[in-house]
Amino acid sequence: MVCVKITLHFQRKGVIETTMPVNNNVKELRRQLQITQLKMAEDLHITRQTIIAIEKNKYNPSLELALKIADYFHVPFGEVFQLTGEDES
Amino acid sequence: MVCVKITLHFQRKGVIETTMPVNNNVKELRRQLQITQLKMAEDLHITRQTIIAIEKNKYNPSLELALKIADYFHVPFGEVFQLTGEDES
DNA sequence: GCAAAATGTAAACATATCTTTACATTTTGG
DNA sequence: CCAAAATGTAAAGATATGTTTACATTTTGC
Repeated sequence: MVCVKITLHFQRKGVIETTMPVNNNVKELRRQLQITQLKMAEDLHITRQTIIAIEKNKYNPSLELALKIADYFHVPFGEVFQLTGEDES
Repeated sequence: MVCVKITLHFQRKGVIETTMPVNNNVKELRRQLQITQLKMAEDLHITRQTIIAIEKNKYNPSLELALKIADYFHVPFGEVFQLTGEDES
């Protein structure tokens, strides 16, 4: 037996800027390394849209992607991602 | 105008054990502190199901929850979550 | 100042994360 | 041993994350 769900979704609106509980320094770190969004996306095997969304705080990366990003920049995790209201200790 | 999507979803089967690219030490750290799943869930304002799913590697926590969990245990992020094939340096 | 490169917007689609509810099984302590 | 506590399974619903495609706008370099 195959089980199926049917859902109605209201679409994410590009305009909405939600205040994220997670800060990230992806844009700054990427610029320090003089890397374009396109190159970074290709290196990480994701799309440029995902980089944009993260840099513009449309949404947070998954845990897996976040770990790969910190690795990519060769910095400790806390230097890239922090809960808002926290220092990177 | 309201935009709506209709999707068919194949449901996640509880049985399936996907090999996650992310390791976590939530169960070990929780046990070291002698904390039950229920107390931890309440403290973090999530459900016990979510704790179970993470401990049993059904799925990874979101980045936000992962950061909160590391905070909760008072340990560096890398001591709780690592990419598979990586040490916690 | 112009073309190319880089960055941004939009929207639909696909999948992953998290909740809720309801039981079932295992572990713990008296 | 037995009840209570802790842990586990299951499944459907809701929302967040990530991809794809197609353009629009801004920045860079010559």
